Amino acid sequence: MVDLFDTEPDAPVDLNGVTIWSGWLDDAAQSAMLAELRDVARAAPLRQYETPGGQKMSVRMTAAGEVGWVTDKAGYRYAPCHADGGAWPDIPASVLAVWRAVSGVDRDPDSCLVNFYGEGAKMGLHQDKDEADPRWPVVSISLGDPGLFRVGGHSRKDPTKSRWLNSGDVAVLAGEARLAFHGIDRIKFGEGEVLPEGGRINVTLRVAQ
DNA sequence: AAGTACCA
DNA sequence: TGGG
Repeated sequence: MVDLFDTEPDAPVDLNGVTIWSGWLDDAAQSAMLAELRDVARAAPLRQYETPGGQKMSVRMTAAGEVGWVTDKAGYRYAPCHADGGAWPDIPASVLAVWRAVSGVDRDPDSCLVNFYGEGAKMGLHQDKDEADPRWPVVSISLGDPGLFRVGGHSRKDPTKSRWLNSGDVAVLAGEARLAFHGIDRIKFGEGEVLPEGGRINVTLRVAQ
């Protein structure tokens, strides 16, 4: 019999091989994570990077862990220090806990990217392929306003599928989908309830080195 | 090269 | 709004 008041987590959804857990984090877990992410941004301020082609990205980024992803005219890379010259802060415990629960591997990540999407921010279709060994999964956590996530295949021209990611959702890029092209087409600025000022935060965990 | 645009 |  179906229990309409069942409180079990939702079953995961598959989007072109990416596993999406809707509502993985409850309100309390999201608040606790946000508090830790604010500390990360205090230690390593959010900044807008430039693509190798010289165009400014709309998303503001920072990172935690041994290395953080950066880009400028010299290219995409993982760097051991942030723009102010200091080491990146530690990966927050609440974020590590999500990795341990969903990654399916017994090695911890060495990099945690924190991306902030303000009004109008988006991220074009791309592959995460700057890591030394792409066989390790990537785990993505969404907080704040909804974001329209699009996933394709290994070629930029492969067909894509889209789905709205909401605050508390967790996505895992593993196996065949680890190198899938993906991006965020738009956000619903101000629609979320977790960030009072509006905007979307995406946290991604990787084994980069 | 993680950019912008546009279409129905 | 959803798509590509």
